Amino acid sequence: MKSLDYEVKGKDIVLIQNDFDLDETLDCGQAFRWEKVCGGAYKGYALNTPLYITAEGNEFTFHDTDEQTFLALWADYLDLYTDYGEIKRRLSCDKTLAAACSYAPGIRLIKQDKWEALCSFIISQNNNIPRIKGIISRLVEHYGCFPDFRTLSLETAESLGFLRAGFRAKYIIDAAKKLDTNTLDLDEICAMPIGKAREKLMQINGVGPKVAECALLYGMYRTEAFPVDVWIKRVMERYYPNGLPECTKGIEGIAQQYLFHYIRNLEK
DNA sequence: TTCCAGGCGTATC
DNA sequence: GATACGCATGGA
Repeated sequence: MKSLDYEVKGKDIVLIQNDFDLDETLDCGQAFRWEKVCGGAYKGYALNTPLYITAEGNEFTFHDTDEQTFLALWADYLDLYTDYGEIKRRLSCDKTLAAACSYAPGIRLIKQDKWEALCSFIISQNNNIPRIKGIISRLVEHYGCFPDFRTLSLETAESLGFLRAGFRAKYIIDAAKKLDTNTLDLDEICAMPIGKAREKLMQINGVGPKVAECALLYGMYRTEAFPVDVWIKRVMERYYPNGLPECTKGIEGIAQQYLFHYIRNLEK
């Protein structure tokens, strides 16, 4: 576990941090509630806690927060206690991954709230990133916060019409209901062996292998989870027809982050 | 206009 | 178990 190099400056926290880039981490399709504002800064939320963050080189300012919130919430959310330099050195044994890591060396895995991640990736299916962001922004605007599953379990596909989420609305409701009735429990799923956890998540209507994998990786920090979407499918066909290299073992999900960003921008 | 997007459920074989 | 198709919506 890495110690952090930071200091409190009035109402701000100033952090010196390597292997971290705001665009690469907050705008790479893993979290959908961060908005780029002027000067390369970002505004966003971890569940219902807001943050305004600015950067100059490797110096990051967490505005208008306190040390307790920074250490307990933001440092964990941005996975700052993990050494991504070490992770990149390990992944760089493989040629393609070495290229992907140096293409976007400031990617970090965001450790999101379990429910927020599950809900977000249900919405993500057969959808594009700008539109996913739009649906989630209408969701939080409507409720004034990210609604908990109890709140959404009281809705219907029709009453969620304002989301314009299409066929996904009924899936959100099924997830909310299964959690609200305690048919499923995300804390329990989080503690399960990954096979069992996948199986449980896929009991939700609208949650298949890809969404389950995303819920595990982004919401439960299961770094061995490996979501395969259309982009990663292309990566696998082109570079890894015989499967992932050995150096990814246990951190397949983090490798996937670098590869996803790499292939998407390569083809633009 | 048509195609596609961080897929999944269902029908059919 | 594999494969084909429909699904809501909106940007390119």
